Amino acid sequence: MMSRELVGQRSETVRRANLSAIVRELHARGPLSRSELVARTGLTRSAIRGLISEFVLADLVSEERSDPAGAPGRPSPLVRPRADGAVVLALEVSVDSLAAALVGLGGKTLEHVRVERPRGHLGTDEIVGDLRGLTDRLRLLPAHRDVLIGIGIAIVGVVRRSDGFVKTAPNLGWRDIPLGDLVTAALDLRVPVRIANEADLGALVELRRGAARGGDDVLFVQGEVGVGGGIIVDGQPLGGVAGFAGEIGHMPINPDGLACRCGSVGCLETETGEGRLLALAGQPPDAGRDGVTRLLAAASAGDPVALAALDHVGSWLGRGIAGLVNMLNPRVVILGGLFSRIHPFIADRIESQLDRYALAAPRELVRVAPAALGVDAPLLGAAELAFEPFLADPAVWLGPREMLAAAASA
Amino acid sequence: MMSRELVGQRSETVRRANLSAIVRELHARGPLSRSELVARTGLTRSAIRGLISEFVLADLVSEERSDPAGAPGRPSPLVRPRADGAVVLALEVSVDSLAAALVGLGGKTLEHVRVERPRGHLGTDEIVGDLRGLTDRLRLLPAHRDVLIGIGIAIVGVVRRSDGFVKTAPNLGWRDIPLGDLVTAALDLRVPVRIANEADLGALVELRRGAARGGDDVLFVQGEVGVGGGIIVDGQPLGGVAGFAGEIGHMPINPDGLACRCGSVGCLETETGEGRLLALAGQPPDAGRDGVTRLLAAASAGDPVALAALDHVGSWLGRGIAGLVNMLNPRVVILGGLFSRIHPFIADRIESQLDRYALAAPRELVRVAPAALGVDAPLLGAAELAFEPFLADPAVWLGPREMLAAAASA
DNA sequence: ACAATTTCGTAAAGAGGACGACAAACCCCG
DNA sequence: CGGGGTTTGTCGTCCTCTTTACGAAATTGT
Repeated sequence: MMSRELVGQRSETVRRANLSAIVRELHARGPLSRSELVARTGLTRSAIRGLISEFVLADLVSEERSDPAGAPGRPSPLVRPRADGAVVLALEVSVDSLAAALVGLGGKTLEHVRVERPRGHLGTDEIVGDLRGLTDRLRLLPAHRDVLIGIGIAIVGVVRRSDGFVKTAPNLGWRDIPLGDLVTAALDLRVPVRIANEADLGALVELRRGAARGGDDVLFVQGEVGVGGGIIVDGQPLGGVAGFAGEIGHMPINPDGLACRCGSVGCLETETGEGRLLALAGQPPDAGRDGVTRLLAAASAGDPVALAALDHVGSWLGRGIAGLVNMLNPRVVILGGLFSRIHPFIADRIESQLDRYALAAPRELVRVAPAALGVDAPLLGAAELAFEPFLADPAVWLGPREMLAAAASA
Repeated sequence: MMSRELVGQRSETVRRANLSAIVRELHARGPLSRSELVARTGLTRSAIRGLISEFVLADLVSEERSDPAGAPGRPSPLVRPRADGAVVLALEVSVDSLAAALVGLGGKTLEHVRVERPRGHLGTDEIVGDLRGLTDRLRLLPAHRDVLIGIGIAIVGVVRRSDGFVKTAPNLGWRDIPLGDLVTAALDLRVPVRIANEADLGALVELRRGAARGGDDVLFVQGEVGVGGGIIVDGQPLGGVAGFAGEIGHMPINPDGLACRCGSVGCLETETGEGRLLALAGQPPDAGRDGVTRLLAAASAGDPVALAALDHVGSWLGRGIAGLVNMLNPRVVILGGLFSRIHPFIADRIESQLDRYALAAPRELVRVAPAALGVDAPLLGAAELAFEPFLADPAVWLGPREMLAAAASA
């Protein structure tokens, strides 16, 4: 708004882009030999050498002799991203739990804590305090503190991407909360904080390290109390004009459906959310995670009521996904959260609904799979989110340390 | 599949990117002074000078003394994209008509022909022959032929983006047609051919030159016999894994709805397509464009049946758009084709449906507007599509002419 | 065990391209 | 008509990758 994006490039831009390409490959794929990096980037050996040596100097990667595994010729040293060379703090505010993790470059989880939390509305002070408590329980060594490059937060709610402003979080009873600022103040860690919706982050990490690995177009459908979605197009998360995109739970799908808490009627969420599933199975809608566990046990035992409830959810979910497949033409649809748990019972139903309601062309190309990273997907996605600025321009972190503070304030 | 994308950059990449940035600005905004280009790109005067002079040498732009209009200081020469320096051939295969145009750099339409065509299924030979006839009717001067850099085609159907393969075109009765190859063979113009869906191209041109100008996130909703959609995210058309994305017409929206020709039930198209509108107004569903004209006349005269029919379409369309707004968080929704014609009668209805069914956060940010470029939007979008490779890497066209042939075959 | 082959790392020279500083050109204003 | 301000043109400098040549380290063959 205030200033048009400057698109001009200079020699330095090239270096930055190449550094970024290298560290992205290492972060995503793990250790690679120098010659593999040459092949992957298309740069020459000389160029790779110079760029790698800069990372080595900054203690971000280490080089070691690779296993001389049968191949002729001089072996290429293995370049390994150092998990203790750059770390991020990942936080998650979910429906049933809070979590924190320390994740190193390359994606290794160094520390991990998750605690249950009671459902229902909680004040921001309380949540932020709990997050601080969780963070304190991580063994945050001074060495880690020195190389902390960012904080990522996954939250059940609608988040403005630019500044981490939480527009609404119905499960928490929040509206218009500047969560980024609150967390920054509470944690006293002078690094950038980035916040996004749980489903968006689930999509991100499933793309990078999970069931959608290697693909570029992913739809992540997260079921909890609500139903959320994360959309990735050409490898980039779809944010929309303010980062609100992905709210597939409130796609109108059944005009004769029930009233939704969003004010609308017959949303996908009212037909497929946890509350509806439990109610159809004859349980109280707020029976929560344990209720679902009981329902799954009943279904496994062949209980017709439970199976019918699952079938209802699978049918409507399949129908909703069919519309999304027509619209977005994804390579893979990933079911997370609740939908991941009930996947064995609804998989066939979803496939048959796709056959029926989706157009042939996109339908042939799409695959439906449960989340590979389970409940931690959003948390790990928050870590990826926090790494993103570093991966996009590692040059900032290679220079003198003062630049980090400058980047934090920007 | 066969080769991983090579991400390494070199000095030459910088030049290419900068040339691209300059020609993009000129194509999108028209003539700009050199100093404006300096401001827009962030490059230095020296760099701009060198890059511009290359374009001048290739006759792609001309420099002229600018009007000394009040500003102090030495006047900056005006850099004008030359409409006769690079041209594209745009073709359109629509429901009711065929069209061809010759469009020059900067977006100026040099030649333009549109002919009605009878609805119904037509063989590919016939359509391709007609396109050739239309092209012949354009005054394609030898000078134009020499600077022709591409052909773009807009078609009512589902198109694989990579190679212009038409998967299905229900209005034409086509399945699996290699239209790109057919047109290349028929026209004997040795330039690349790119093909896309009408709505996608409508979205593209409305973004660049129409009602969505300046925005980055656009949803184009095209109504004809069918209902199509074009989605633009962060300035880039959303294609999905094979370019099939955008088929919003077959989003399931009413489980109690009518059977759709796609095999599904209760698609958005069955509630809002031209056939349904006409049927509700008591006309034969195939009354076509003229039928709509009569309907609009009746509605203007206050005919309650016509108004009710429009209200039905507006209601369902608004409901469908609400879901899309939740999901995509666009800045602007543009109504094209049929929906553009009936916009005055359904605008209020759509707004009220958005208030009711869309989430507050994205709803506040979105604006609904009729297409500014009318029926020619897809045709002009096809021109933009054809320009795209040139805009992305103009360096290819600055070198010796042989490179063009190489690019065509690649 | 030793040479041939293959693959890789290192270093110096070369090339592409933008930046920066200077002087000249040009316009407005008083 | 002259001063101030802005822009252009030119040339030298800097940055970064590529090219080329050579030495090092491993496998294969005899």
